[in-house]
Amino acid sequence: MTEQMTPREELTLLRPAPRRMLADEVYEILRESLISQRIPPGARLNLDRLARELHVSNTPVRQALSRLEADGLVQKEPYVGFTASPLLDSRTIEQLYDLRLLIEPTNAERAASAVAREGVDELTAICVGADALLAESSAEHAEALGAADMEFHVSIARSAGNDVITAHLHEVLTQMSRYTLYTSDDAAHLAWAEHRTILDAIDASDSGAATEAMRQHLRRGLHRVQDLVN
Amino acid sequence: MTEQMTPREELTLLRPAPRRMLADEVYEILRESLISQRIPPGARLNLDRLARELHVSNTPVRQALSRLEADGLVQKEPYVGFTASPLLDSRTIEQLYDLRLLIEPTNAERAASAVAREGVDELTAICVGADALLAESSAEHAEALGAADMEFHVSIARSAGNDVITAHLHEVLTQMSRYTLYTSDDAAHLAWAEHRTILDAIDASDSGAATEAMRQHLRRGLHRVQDLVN
DNA sequence: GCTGGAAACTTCGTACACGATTCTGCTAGC
DNA sequence: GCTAGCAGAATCGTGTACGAAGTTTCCAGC
Repeated sequence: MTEQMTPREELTLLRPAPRRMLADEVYEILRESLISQRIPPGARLNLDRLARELHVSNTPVRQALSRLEADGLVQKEPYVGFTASPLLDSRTIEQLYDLRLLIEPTNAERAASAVAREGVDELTAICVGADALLAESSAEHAEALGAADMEFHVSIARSAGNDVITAHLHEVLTQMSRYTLYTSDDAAHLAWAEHRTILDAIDASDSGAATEAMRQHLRRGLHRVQDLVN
Repeated sequence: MTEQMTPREELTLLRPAPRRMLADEVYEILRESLISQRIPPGARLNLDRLARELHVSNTPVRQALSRLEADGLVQKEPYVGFTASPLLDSRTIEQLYDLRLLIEPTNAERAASAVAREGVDELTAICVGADALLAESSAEHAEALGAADMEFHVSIARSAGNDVITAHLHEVLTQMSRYTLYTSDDAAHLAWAEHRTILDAIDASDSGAATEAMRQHLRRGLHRVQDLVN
């Protein structure tokens, strides 16, 4: 094998399978539009219009919408079309937090027990980044803060070492992602203070404290969201 | 509003949205073929050939395969194609059971605490049906027993009253569905005896016993699957 | 004001063109 | 003679365009 290779081959080696299709691009665009509510909940999604606006055919749009349906961000009715999922009702929000309370305290406990240094570094980086955004304006960076929140919790799940749980938590957080709750300045600062508490407990390898900190964070988060909804 | 309505409207009321599309049919067929391993793990799924065999065009097949990818039953590589997901490795199986241990004991506890009669009736019906199959031949009805197993656990989740958790458990069980483990006669009888223990505890509203019975059932189930894999 | 039905619109399915990938077979070099 | 490398062809997935099927809307008629 020669050491010299074409640029194409180099790229192939560097990125094992990130060959993006058109549908992937459409998916990303629509996903962001839905989470940011630039496409409002309940809005009907016309296939042809989306295709025209994005300068593609309807097949990639259909594929993207199917994936978004699996994510729970859009709903489909056969022969009628897709609509942006309505905002979650208070009952569903409770149920989502209920599930999170079953798995995330254990994630925190295991992350605290784990020896991996890199996990703590990643969490620290996320918190530092969020603090920088908070120092400016939580309202302006609501979207970025929401993404950072998701990363924080997913990162803990990764540190806990169970990929299946990580994937399912990712799904749950995706469904909740429109409730960034960082529209309120108070809520944003409170939430990230609680994140810091969790991080400190994990850093100190205090699994008991990590568990309890996560449990409290989730309970308080539920109350914050409920205050917003009602 | 008149009491008289057309047959069409009656049907619409009876079935809220079961307007089946071609893609749904294809999905069902492929899903069953994959779970039963009539399509073996790792097999490449040719789009055109499937379309020809099922007498449809490739669009419905593509849609069905996309949904199956979300279920984890097939994997896709862009510009290459779909392949039936390989059999789960021992580590992933452990992780799946790990997640089940986080949520299912609580499901059993809540189902036992719930007052709903119908939940217990449904569970009883499932167990009676399974016993009938077991009395004949567990090997011959391996597929039906696997489906009944899934229904049993999902039914408990429903009784526990959290739809979000029920949906996620359904996903987890789908991924495990190729490990029906009812190929072994012993394992089948053991598993359904444990199911009966759980049912009895729920029927007696003994939430502590239900929790513990579920926990033991899952631990033993993991060992049975591991014995099969190794 | 209500019912019935037709037109308009949208989605669903088919057929085909394009492009990427993979396989085959040939050639060059050892 | 054998292997590595490369070019061409066949294969298969992706995207486009169009026709078929179903739903919604609107208007005429009662």
